[in-house]
Amino acid sequence: MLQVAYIRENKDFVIKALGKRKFADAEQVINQVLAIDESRRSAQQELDSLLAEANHLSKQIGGLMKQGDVAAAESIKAQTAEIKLKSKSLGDVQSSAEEELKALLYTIPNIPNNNVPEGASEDHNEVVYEHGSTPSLPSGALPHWELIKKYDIIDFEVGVKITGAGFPVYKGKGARLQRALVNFFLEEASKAGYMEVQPPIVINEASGYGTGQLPDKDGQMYHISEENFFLIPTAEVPITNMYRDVILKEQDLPVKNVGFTPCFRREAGSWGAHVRGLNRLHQFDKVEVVQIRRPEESYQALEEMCKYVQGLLEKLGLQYRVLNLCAGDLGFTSAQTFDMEVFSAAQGKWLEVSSVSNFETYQANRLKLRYQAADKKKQLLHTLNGSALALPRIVASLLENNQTEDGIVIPEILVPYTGFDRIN
RNA sequence: AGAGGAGUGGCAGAGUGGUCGAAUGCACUGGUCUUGAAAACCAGCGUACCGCGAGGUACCGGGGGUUCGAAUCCCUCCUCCUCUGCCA
Repeated sequence: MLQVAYIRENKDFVIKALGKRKFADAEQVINQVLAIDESRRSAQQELDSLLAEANHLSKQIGGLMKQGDVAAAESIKAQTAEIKLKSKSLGDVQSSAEEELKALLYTIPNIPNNNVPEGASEDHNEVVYEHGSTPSLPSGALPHWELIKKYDIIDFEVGVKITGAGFPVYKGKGARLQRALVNFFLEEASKAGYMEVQPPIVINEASGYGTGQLPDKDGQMYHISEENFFLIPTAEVPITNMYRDVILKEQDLPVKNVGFTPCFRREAGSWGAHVRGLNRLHQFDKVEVVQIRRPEESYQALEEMCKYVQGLLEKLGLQYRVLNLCAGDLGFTSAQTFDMEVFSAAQGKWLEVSSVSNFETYQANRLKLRYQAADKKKQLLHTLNGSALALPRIVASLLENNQTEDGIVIPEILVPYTGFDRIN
């Protein structure tokens, strides 16, 4: 979340920046934040001096008791009653103001970076790079949801039986292709200097707040009510939360982690006629890269991560484009995001396969993730992450783009991982 | 899951109601000494909030309570250790 001190000092800028991302009532909310902050601070000042007085009197009582002057001690004790009463109610005022402030700050999204294009919706995202050309498909080319039936490699119906819609079963070469891709992505990430981690895929509430899924996306995560746990929507959550309440040392930086996890999303309300096959699932696999950087180098890291993801797509021989998301389409916690979209030839549409974001200090502030600079000052770090990559849509586009009359050709780079070069 | 024990600063570890934000040791930082290093010695060394500042407040696993006053007493939750049970 945004820092109150920052809002206080840059009020007009913050309002303008939130307006850019079409955050409703930015001015009113910010004014409310500042008003609550003001009352919180004055309550604290009053409370602090009251407590100082009470502490002082208590020490006097202690001294008198030691000397055995009970009468004098009792008379001072009488004075403390009123102070106690006052400080109790003032403490309530202060802590409720603090809670109110926090609750309000939780509803305010991050400020978009300067280079984020204006725009209200995904229609205004800027295509900043395109690579590759559309493959020429054989006549009678099929979309992936037909191909998976034809080759019997992914079964949606049996998934429906086991769980419900959006939980497919990968079978035979379908399962092996997926595993191969995961291994390929993890190997590549290791080579690029990311340390592999295997985090829990179930998280507690504090972790949900730490990276900003809560309270913003409450209804989007599967909830385990018994324990008040959530299934992760992305490995970003457990991996980034490893660094909650951590003060890193200069030599620990930069942090570069990679993790493979299944991801779970309820996708409440986002199902439509255009969503078919692997395009949108409740459970899918994803390899995620996370970086923690010094503020001054985070945008360089963002670029590096984008290049890394692009490299993966190129190695797989996929046609893709890079979008600089406009302010209105930016995720709640992000300061800037680049989406990578792969062209799915048989569907004739672009599929988002990666989203690479810089959260600046937005998550770090919630996480209390800081580092100690050379000058001894503690400073919030910048967190970044990106999909590298999300599996189902990669599978979908590989199936569609590489279909031939003799089956689906596996990209050469994957063959050592799959152990076969064709699905037929 | 049941029984017992324990959670204190980067680490180790003292502290069971009063000047304790917390002894001591190690680690770390600066200095003296030294050709240099080590050793020794001296000094410093938690976090957050409020305040222009002086300074104040809070924090001894989390939350709540008793008390004029809580690291210390009570309740509750969490975590770890030991034993028993169960289980991939």
